[in-house]
Amino acid sequence: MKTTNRLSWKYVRDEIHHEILSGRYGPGDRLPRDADIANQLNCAGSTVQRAMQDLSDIGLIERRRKGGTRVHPEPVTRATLDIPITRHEVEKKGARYGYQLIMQEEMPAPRTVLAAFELTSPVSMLRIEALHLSDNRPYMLEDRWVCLDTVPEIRDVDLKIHSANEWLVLNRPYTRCDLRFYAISADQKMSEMLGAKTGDALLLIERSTWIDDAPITTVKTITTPGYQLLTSS
Amino acid sequence: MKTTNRLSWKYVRDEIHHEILSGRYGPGDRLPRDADIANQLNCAGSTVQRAMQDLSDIGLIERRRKGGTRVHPEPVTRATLDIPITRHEVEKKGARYGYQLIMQEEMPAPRTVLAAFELTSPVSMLRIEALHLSDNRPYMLEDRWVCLDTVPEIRDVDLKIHSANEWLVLNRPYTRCDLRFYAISADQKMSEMLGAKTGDALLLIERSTWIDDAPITTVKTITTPGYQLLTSS
DNA sequence: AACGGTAATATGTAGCTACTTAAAATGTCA
DNA sequence: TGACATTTTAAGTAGCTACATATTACCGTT
Repeated sequence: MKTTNRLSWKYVRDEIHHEILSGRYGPGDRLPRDADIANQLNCAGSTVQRAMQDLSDIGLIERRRKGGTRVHPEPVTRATLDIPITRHEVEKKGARYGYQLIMQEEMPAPRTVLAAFELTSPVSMLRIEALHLSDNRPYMLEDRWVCLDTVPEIRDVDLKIHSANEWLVLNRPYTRCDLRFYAISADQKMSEMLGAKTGDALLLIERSTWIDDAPITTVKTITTPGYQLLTSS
Repeated sequence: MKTTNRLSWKYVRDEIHHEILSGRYGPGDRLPRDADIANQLNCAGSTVQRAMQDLSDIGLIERRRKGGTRVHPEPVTRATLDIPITRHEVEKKGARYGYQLIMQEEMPAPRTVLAAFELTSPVSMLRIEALHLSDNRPYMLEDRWVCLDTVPEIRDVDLKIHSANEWLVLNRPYTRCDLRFYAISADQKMSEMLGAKTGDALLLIERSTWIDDAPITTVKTITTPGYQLLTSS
């Protein structure tokens, strides 16, 4: 009387993963065909397929039609980052969220902004500066450009009340998002705004979003000293 | 005479994605059951399942048994980062990679390191400082601790020749990896090593890896001024 | 109204088949 | 030998069925 002998694809995945961990297969080595593994583990080919897909997503293996499956020759550390809406981030820490619009002005986009969007011809954009607060203390400084061709409705939003960050994420889902992270020294204006000292090292998150090739917005998020970005889970 | 009328799961995924993009379903809204969508689009339920799974992985929707599918109420920007082996990173830029061991010493792990591994009892670790070079110029400073209980073989590796970064990634696959990113101001020692000015803002990448709850290594990667970390594709 | 057990239900998983597609291997001809 | 067409192969996709599992919803009892 056999109980469920079915193997979950996660089990199969971990089995193969362990084979790689154990050194049985090293970087660049070719793994057996799906069918053979299925046979050996006595499970369906589709189960192996699912397991392999997952390992491939993680970046551990490479799969090519006809070429078979092999351990990734140049292992990478692949991580997933979740960047929430700033208000949610603050509230999750149990603090009270606050928001201040600093300035808002319609003007032609400077070259650096056009470059971020891979554009060549000049376009008119809405420039927004705003400060996010946590328990009345500065938390993040936001330096944003919104493409008015793509998002003309932003003109009708009262940005003194609604943060552009939140309005855009809720109302303008994107199909492409580029992120970059780097460090800068706080200049005098930043340090005043953020309550930091001039020269403090700040983590900066730059994010540009598109919807089907049409630029939506690009933001420089300037964090307060000591801010850390963590991988999810 | 109909050609292939089969819908790919990616098509179905994009179809649903567009429904959300269009505002037809907003954050928190419930989507129709898989079966209904399958019916409406005239495809198999398994195709819808695959499409939905993908949207769920992206973080766009939430799925619960019996509860159904709904648009994620707190949208997040989910991004994937690939952190390659430093040598590969340098060589991909067309530069010549170099490596210098600065120091290597066996010693009890300090409290900060134990904390990174969520350990309480003291353990002996190998501390390594090394410099990665790109075309003979400093590229990254590496400050690493390796758990000798988990990886005793590291004692037999000649770290003057082989970078611990590369040896570990190739020989010690991990099952868990925590990352954190933040900015620091270069102190005098760092700036000397990296050829930077004291006080320069530097991006720091901290990475800790485990294999099945056993700590492997934790490393602080201190980058040179201007270094940027980008999302993959 | 509160509690607890049961039924209903939507998603999740495994297995099978048939077919498609990309790419490697092989063969053919100049 | 090299260029090009053909075959072969291994992964990828779509569809189906059957069943598992997690929750919600419902109903009856106290």
